[in-house]
Amino acid sequence: MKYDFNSIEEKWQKKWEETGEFKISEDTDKPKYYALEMFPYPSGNLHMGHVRNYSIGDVVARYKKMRGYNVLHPMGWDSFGLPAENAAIKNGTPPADWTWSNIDNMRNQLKRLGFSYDWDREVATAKPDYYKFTQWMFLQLYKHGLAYKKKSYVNWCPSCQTVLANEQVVNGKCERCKSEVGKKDLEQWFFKITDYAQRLLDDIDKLDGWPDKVKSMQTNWIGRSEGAELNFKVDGSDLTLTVFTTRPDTIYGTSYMVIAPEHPAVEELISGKPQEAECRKFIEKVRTMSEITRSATDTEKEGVFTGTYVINPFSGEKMPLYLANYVFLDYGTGVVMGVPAHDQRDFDFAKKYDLPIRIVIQPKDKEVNPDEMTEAFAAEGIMVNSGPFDGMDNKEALAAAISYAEEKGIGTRKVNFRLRDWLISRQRYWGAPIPVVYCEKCGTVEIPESELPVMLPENVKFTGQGKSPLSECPEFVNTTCPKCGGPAKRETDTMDTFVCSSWYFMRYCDPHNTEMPFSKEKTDYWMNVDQYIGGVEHAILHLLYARFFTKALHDFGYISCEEPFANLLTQGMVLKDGTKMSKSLGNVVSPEEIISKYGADTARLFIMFAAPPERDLDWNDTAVEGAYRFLNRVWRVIDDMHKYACDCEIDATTLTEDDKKLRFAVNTSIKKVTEDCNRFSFNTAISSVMEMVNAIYAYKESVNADNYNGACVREAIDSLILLLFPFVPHITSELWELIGHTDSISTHQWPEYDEAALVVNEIEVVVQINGKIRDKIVISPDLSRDEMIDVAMSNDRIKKLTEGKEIVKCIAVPKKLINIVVK
RNA sequence: GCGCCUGUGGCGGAAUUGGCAGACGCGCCAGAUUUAGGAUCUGGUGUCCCCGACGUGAAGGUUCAAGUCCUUUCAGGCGCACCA
Repeated sequence: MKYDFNSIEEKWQKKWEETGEFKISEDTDKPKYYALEMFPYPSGNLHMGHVRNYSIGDVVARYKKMRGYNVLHPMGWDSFGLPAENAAIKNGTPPADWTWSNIDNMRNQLKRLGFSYDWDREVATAKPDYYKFTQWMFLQLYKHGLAYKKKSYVNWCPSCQTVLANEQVVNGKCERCKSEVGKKDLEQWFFKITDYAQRLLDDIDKLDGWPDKVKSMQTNWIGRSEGAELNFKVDGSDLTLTVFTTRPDTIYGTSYMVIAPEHPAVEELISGKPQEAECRKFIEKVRTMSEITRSATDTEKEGVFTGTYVINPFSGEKMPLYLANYVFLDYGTGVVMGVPAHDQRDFDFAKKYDLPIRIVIQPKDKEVNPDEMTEAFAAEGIMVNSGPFDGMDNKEALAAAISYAEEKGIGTRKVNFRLRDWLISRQRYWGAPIPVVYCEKCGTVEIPESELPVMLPENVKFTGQGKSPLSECPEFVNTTCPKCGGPAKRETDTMDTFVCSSWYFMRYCDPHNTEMPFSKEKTDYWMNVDQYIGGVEHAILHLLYARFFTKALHDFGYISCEEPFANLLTQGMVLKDGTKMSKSLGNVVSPEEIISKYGADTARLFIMFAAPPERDLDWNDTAVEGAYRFLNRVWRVIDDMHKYACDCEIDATTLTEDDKKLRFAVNTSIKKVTEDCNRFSFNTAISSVMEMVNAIYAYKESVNADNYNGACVREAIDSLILLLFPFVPHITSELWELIGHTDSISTHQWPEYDEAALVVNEIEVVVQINGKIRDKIVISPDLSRDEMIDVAMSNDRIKKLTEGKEIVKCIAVPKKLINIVVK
């Protein structure tokens, strides 16, 4: 019989669907395991990256199930987003129709790959029964003061007439139309993620199962820095300017101050000054400078004197205040103290504008002189020219300066974060509407939970011009105030799709709940996610937002866990010829093509075998053939041998050398595959199964069929099928049935290895002289160190090589080697 | 500039705790089978000056022993970045 993957895969996929093989519910008799892969955006077709992501997840889920876990393994659709609207503008297809048909298509493709999802738990973020609760999430955050509206500079694409998320701005240009993105001042909704900055940072330490790379990326993104805010009085004015600095120890080295040109105090500071015209010209210049050029490190530092002086609160000294392009309003306070001697940027600026360079820290081993400096001295040293701090170590002075400032009321200790609040407003149609109205009498009023969802209207037009389709839909906009019943207008912005994806993993626990997003009982059983798998491109945004949501929902009392994902695996990319697969390069390998040529099992096997999951995988057509060849090899050997299998017990006393060899290979593989699956080393797990198959072939080659040990054959072929099942479920299900089993393989127990089969009475160990291999000897594995050395020393070759030399020492490692050190 | 990751045969990769470098697969070579090709099975396959020496990006070091630990350095990738 030939391996006919087409009919086999069709047969089993149908069967799994009919019998509800993957339906799962809470079961307190078993330990739970929540295996989750990042849900896809329904773009229309699966690509190889999806196949890899979901193959890894499916192996994990199926393996854990065989190990006795109650496994939750769901799938869904991150189905709101801009591409659906773009398709509507281009082809006139309503975003909903486009989305649902893409989902149908991709769901079929996933089924064609045989993934073990509980499809009864499928979620789609664009469905009213889901986005109802996305809106509910907004209301909870709003009620707890974590959602607010404020005016803000946002990315604005002038040709698309919409705001863009940061992630939609690629190198300062709109990802869709490639026009330069500007800034616009707009009223926008924000989530106050900054309230959680410290906890999000602290708890990174608890994420033992996360890659260091992702943890360090999140740490950098949150960007905590410790320092102080110091208040500087403006000379001849009531104004006070506050600076944030991480180096209050260098306060006496300050020789000038810089304020961001867009700082609100600038107007008052420059008006009426002789330098006013020059300042205005400079402000205009900075304003028209693109974001990219302005924030580039190599952009030359430029500034202009404001005509104003500020007073150093420590020394009382008067210092000039400059406007400069290297200070930004959105970090710290937008005002910086210039310490040229100890900060490179300030050094460059001071050199250009001929400002004094004053050294206040001297290195311990040499003397620095301001006239000879070619760069700032930013390292540690001893304080000089610093009033009360002279002679202190600068670290000591840093703490002393803060205490001094707090005592005198001229400053405070301050922790600053790089993390900004999360802008969630989008002037787009295909998203979850923000559930608030604006009433003339009551102001901003939230929609009561009982009235959710705020439905997206369907009778809207997509022109790609003008405002968002929602704001041009009067039936949607005009409503009544839930508080006073008077006329009100709906918020026409929708939520960032990252809001939808910040809680979907909780919805899977209780997907049909109509009252609440999920019950505490269900999330208490399933959460947190034991293994999360997805691309590293989500390392910051999605994973940080999901962590924030989990903490907020925990604080509101809706969920018990504080971290959503216990373990995270970031799988590598699928490459072709060393580069990313892309349409423009024409190097895309379509999953459908591979499946129709070799079947889903081959596609899955190749992907799992070709590289470790976290590393990039270079697609190789001939290696895919190799995977296909291997499955055929497995098929043939089982088809040939299963008739010799017998259900009797293995009788250790009657085993031949060949039987023992076979059993050794089989049990070694069981042990190795188990260990490898536990540490997600799937490529080596498969290679171990390959070795096992080679051993079965060797047995077949050297033993006459009449002399096969039926019990050993049974052990070998059963184990082989079971070990391969998580990787290639179709062929193994078919083989399992073919060899006469009637139970379902997917709930069958994972094989256990027999310790007795791994016992050997002879092993080969290496004999080294001065660390170089000189011979190999066969000994009993039980020999002690001394006995091993005795055997080695009596070896002829070793005797000859050590003759006449002084033996310094002998090291023996049981079961491994002997090293004789000679002089 | 700061942080993180990766460098091993012709190729993908293995070596989990410092203990035989190159498992397994691809490719290649040979044999068997076959009219032939394909498929299949078996064997071989790091390099060289081939009974020996060399060999894990490079250079040092620790150790009886280093792909693995330490120091310096080079190359590639990713993230953040005039962050005060």
